[in-house]
Amino acid sequence: MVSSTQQLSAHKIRTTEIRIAVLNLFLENKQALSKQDIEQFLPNQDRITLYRTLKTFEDKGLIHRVINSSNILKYALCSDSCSHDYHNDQHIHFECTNCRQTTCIENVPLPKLTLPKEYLVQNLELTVSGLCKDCK
Amino acid sequence: MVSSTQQLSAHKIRTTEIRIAVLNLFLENKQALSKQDIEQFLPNQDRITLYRTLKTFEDKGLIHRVINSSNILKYALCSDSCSHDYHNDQHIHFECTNCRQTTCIENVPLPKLTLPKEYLVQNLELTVSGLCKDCK
DNA sequence: TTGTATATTGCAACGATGTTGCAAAAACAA
DNA sequence: TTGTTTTTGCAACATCGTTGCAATATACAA
Repeated sequence: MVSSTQQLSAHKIRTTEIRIAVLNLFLENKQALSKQDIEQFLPNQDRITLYRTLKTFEDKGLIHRVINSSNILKYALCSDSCSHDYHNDQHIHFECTNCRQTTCIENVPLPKLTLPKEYLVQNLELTVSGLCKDCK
Repeated sequence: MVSSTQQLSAHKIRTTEIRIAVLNLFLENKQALSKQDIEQFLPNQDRITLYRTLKTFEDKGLIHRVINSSNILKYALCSDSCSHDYHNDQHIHFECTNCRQTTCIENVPLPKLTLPKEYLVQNLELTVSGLCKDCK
């Protein structure tokens, strides 16, 4: 079990109060979190500091963006293999249309795709929506 | 060939100047367009009216959202089968990481996916990024 | 432990954007 | 053409992304 402090150090991020708190939120929730979600969990935090915290985490390969059709930006923890110079988040995201909870699905491989020759494929972003276990 | 005026009527949208202009933009470009893109093509248009135009088009099944990881909301023309009560935009989106142009790929079927039983899949959103013909 | 170099925070400030209300103008149907 | 309904353009407000800057906190070497 790696502590949030150790995880920050491993990504060369200075440990500060808010960074530990935000990282712990991600570790505890295992869900993609929007800025609003985080603000609810951590009231009285400066919104600009939170903005910069998430930006730092993203730059350093600690979290990645999760996009959805409602255009609310969420973030989720990266796999351990991500770093500041390489993101490696090849997995499906699932968003429940009812409760809006969004999770990373790690154990289903991304499908192989063959596009017409004129396209050079570099990355796939696959978001599946539907009902989660609790809402079905 | 269906005119933009006819297309608006078919979706029960009143034909006004800005609506015809915006719809023509989509018909001519065959690209997904952001609000900023449209404002460049149509300067001196009231931004609120444009906002409501896009909202109306989306509600009535004329355009659909195209999401990408940079979190810039774009819209693209729907297939003819979309209407105000049913969107049917099952296709891949391709975004060029260089020129940022985003297109709908109509002739490649969406892959079949099998998720763990606890998920009820309703919709797939697949965005492929890479290099387009011109940027390769 | 203490001092210092470096990074982070919190605040002000600004622009961009989403959204609603409302009166004037435009589109539609008879 | 006339009356009804919708749309537009503007004001207004909230929210959010972003940057600069001074005060504060962290990391590390001595």
